[in-house]
Amino acid sequence: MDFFIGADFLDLKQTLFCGQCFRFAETDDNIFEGMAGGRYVKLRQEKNGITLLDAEEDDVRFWQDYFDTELDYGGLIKAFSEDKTLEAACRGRGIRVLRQEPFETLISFIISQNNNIKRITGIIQRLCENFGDQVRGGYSFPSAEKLAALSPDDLSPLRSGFRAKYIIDAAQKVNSGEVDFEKIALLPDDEAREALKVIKGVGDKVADCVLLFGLHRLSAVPKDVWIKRVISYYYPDGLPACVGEYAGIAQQYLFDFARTDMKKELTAKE
DNA sequence: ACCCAGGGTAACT
DNA sequence: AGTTACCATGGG
Repeated sequence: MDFFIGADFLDLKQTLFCGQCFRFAETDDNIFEGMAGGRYVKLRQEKNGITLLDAEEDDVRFWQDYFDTELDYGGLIKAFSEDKTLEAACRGRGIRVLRQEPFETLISFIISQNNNIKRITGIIQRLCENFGDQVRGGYSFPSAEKLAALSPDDLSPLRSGFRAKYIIDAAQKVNSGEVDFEKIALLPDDEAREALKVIKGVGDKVADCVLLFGLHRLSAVPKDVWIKRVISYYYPDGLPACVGEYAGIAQQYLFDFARTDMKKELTAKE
């Protein structure tokens, strides 16, 4: 069966390929296939939402949640647009901050360090093929328990380089409970960030990615090279007040804006 | 051959 | 507290 999910400001291509998740592919015009939460999905972009193709009834709630359909992005974009730069960044864009699994997000952004989106996607694909479970449509993301039993050498098929030891350390600390996402979710931003940084290879930026993309902490702003460029160029005194509690969402629009529309300007002489 | 990629660590001032 | 070489790998 097909199921329609209504949602404004949801552009699948932008949302799935803007560097917040790494497990989707465009397999035909306006058709996207991918995995999240151990589930395979095939999606079609619609005018005011998306259609789940050949799906089950109980998939609907999962994907509604995944695409954060409860949150009023139109209202947010309207508020952001009080600022001229953000108005330009939001124009024509429909990026939603997905509700991803914390562990998958943690490992994915450990892999992201000093790396590019294309290769990140490949490493994660090999991670799932080698250590995840085969399900309809692909492979699930491996559990912390599964990865915690491995050594960095066991990850050599991934060709993840120096990050292999970080992946294992993260899996072991999550598996042992030393890093507990449910507890971290209750902490204020700075304490939550520090709690994640006990993992080798996790610094401020990766921690903020876990908070924003994995725990839906919309106030978290990962400071990658592009956002640093945007801030120094447009906002030397910080993001404008109109972002409110949603600086993380504004950040995601600015990130895509910087990379796709402002690359020349922002990388000129730095 | 060189530079960069959704950074972090360790070893320096 | 603030800088800097180095970290594996692959693509431009």
